[in-house]
Amino acid sequence: MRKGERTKEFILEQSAALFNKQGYASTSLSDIMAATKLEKGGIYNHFANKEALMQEAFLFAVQQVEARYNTLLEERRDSRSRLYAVLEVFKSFLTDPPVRGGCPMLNAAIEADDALPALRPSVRRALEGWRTAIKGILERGIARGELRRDLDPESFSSVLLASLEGAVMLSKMYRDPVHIERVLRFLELQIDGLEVRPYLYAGG
Amino acid sequence: MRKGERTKEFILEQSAALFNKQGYASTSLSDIMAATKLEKGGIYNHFANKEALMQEAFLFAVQQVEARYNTLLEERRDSRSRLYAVLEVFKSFLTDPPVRGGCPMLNAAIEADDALPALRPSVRRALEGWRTAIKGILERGIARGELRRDLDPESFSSVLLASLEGAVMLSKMYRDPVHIERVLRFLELQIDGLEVRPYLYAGG
DNA sequence: CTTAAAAAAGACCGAATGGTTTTTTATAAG
DNA sequence: CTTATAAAAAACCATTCGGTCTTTTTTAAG
Repeated sequence: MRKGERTKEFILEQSAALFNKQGYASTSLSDIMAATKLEKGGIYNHFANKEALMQEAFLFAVQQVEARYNTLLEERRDSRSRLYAVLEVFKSFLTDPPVRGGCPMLNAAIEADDALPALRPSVRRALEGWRTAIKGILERGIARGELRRDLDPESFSSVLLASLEGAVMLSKMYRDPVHIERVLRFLELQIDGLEVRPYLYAGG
Repeated sequence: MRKGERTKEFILEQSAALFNKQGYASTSLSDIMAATKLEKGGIYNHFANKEALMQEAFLFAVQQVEARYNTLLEERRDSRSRLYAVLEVFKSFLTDPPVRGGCPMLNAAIEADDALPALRPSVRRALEGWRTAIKGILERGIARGELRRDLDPESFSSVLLASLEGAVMLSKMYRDPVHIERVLRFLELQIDGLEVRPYLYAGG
């Protein structure tokens, strides 16, 4: 009984990486068989079908990202350093990804909206979770007097999430971290609230 | 001879929309056959194989987006309204898309980086084209004295492109234009350079 | 109207797909 | 050590995939 649970976890681990790298539709059972070194029977013993495996693998991936975030969040109490933790999570998608293949939510979001409608609710829930978390940091920051009152958490959380996801995409495509670094620097300045002009580089 | 060119264009038109909606790998020849109401022979008469069709369809999609941009650009001479034209193009991916299925570059970028390596160079070229265009607007704006000198075109072009692409993704997933509207409003304020504080809502 | 060439249809192919079922092997409790 | 059960393997299935090739139909020039 225990052996089964271990291999199930292993299958999720391997397939989550494959799905995130190659895409869900493009990843075949043969791919997963090769990665896990299991035969088809060994996989279908734990999952009803490919869709169930996709669902669980996506949730597994999201879980890994959240774990990373929670680790980074430790001992960070003031709003700004908490926001920095969010930035670091997204940067880590390129430098030291919790799951290979970039941001699981971004990847799944692109594929899910038309090709994999079954995955859409999960992806949406995951994205909303992140936005809500960011919004919460902003709200509490305002309540604590750490952040400006004229800041709108609802809007700024959208801006933060959007630019981070977009930056991950750019740096991934260019295979050059400079783009996410630029966006991170920009967002840091925004968060700091030190930089008041539209956009300044090199803290000029 | 002329008939063939027309149907080829028609195939590109239909398949570009399919690829953009469902993804390149997930769109089968049967899908394209159904959409074009052509048999396999009628399609392969114009394209060597599926990969060639994908390549040409992607370029076709990018071309449609650029055409939209050029139309919006007409009679816009000052830097700010030119930047607004860029914003409008990305907003149009949701409201009145040049090609169904969202931003062709974003969609292809996610899929191309691991699953479709053959498409990567084209996607990269298309993205770089947009970033270069934005950078050019910024540089000329500075040269003309319309934009601040302490603005860094290299960085801000990355920021603009990233946040726009991310916003398209968010609004597409949520099926709610509010996210891209928030990002657009934010970017407008950044571009205007009227808003000096980190982030203000409702022009407060 | 004829006819050569272009365009499209349609039959065909091997390989790979997701999925099912049966059989074998490994596990762990008694 | 035995044995019921869980786990994995392996054979099997229908379907779909991209692709090829041959045949038919359409086009447009003479």
